[in-house]
Amino acid sequence: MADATRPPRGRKPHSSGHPSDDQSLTRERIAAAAIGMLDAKGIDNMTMRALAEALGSGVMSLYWHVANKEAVFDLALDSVLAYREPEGRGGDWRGDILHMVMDWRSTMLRHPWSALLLPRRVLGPNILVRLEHLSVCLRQGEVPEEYVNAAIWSIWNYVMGATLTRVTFGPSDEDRIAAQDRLAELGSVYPSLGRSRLLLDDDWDGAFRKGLEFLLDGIGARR
Amino acid sequence: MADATRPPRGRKPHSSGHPSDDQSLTRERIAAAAIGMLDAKGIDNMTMRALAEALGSGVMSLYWHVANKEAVFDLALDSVLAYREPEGRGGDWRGDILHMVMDWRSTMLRHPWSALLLPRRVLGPNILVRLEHLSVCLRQGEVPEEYVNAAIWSIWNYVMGATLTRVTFGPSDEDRIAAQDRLAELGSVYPSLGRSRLLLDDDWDGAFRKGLEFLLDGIGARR
DNA sequence: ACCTGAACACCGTTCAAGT
DNA sequence: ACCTGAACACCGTTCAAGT
Repeated sequence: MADATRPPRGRKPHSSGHPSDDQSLTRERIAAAAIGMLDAKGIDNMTMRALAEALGSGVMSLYWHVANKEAVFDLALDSVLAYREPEGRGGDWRGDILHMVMDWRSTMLRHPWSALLLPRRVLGPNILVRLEHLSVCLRQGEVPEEYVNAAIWSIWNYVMGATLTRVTFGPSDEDRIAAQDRLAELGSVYPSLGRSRLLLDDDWDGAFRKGLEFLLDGIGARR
Repeated sequence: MADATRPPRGRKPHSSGHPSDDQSLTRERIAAAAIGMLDAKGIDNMTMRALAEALGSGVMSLYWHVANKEAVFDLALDSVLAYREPEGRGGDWRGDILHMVMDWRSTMLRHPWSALLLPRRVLGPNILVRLEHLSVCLRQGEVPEEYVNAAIWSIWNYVMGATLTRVTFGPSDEDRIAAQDRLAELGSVYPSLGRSRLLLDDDWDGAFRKGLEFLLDGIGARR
């Protein structure tokens, strides 16, 4: 993927001097407006035209600051994923990972569109900071070198799948009812699923944590 | 004495003669054409107009058989995810799960669009068969009841995240080069990531298996 | 029951032009 | 350097109508 976080034409950061008139378009204003619009209206309603209107500019003005719509997504996505490590990081590699991952998940659930976007356009600097942190913690925990990358990717995969599923499947009442109906006939066709009431279980937070602990246990067992 | 001039236009359920003659639209034909088009041209180029053209019909004819474009996706997705358990299923719960999950992944990688679609539109009958199988295996393995659902979802999440990432991030050379460039500056900003060359590691199959084993180990430890 | 074209209400983006 | 409207090449789907 092209580095869409870089402006298409050279653009100097807002120079000091005169107080910035809040009318002028900047990448920062575009990113902020995009985030607001994505949060409020969802990913499908985030159109370039709507974004321009929210910013009080013509549609095509955006394209001076931004290569295309994907670049807007990248901008919004990256600025939402920032993470700063907490101060008191003692040698507890497992706790540190757990903290970062929990924060990662809740950040994405606060901006549901980010879960849809992240697995499509990887590699923003802020998400790399999280992966770096993961890498450091694993080595601190003395996970053998040959397992470090696999461990990072496994956590990535897990977080990605969990947030995506949570976002698309969880909150809708419509889905809830469909699941109910399905479960009625489920008993005969899917007896084991029916017994555990998998589709009615709505303890998302608990399930997420349990699964993460399966993973960390398996990783920890390699030491 | 049959009317020899009459065109073989009779609509028989199972025509013995000319398969080329069934021009009529069915959900099955629509699903098959959609799968072919998705495989060949990718998800973004699967338009209702193109689909209709491939089927030799008008665009709006599709809407008699199908509610909308999403229904076409659901149809294609479900028919691709079928799974039949292998015959020789001995008491090896771990091996059975591993087999099903590996098949699941390779099926989705054969139809990359399915990885994009599945986490958005859950609950097709064929994918439920896979989840049911998972459920049965876990109980067979005597995983405690309170962990069964979490175990199922954790495997779901893992497979979902892994295939999605593989599909969107993996195959592109463009991405490969971007990762290279990024890694160059990475050494100073992300030392730990740089050391393990995470973004250059292309042993996707190995990483997937390792991660799955972390998970199964963690689950197995609950017994 | 099944199929159709015209038309509507949108998209993202190119382009030539303005300041 | 920054912004703009008009226009292009598309979309999915509604509708009224055909057989």
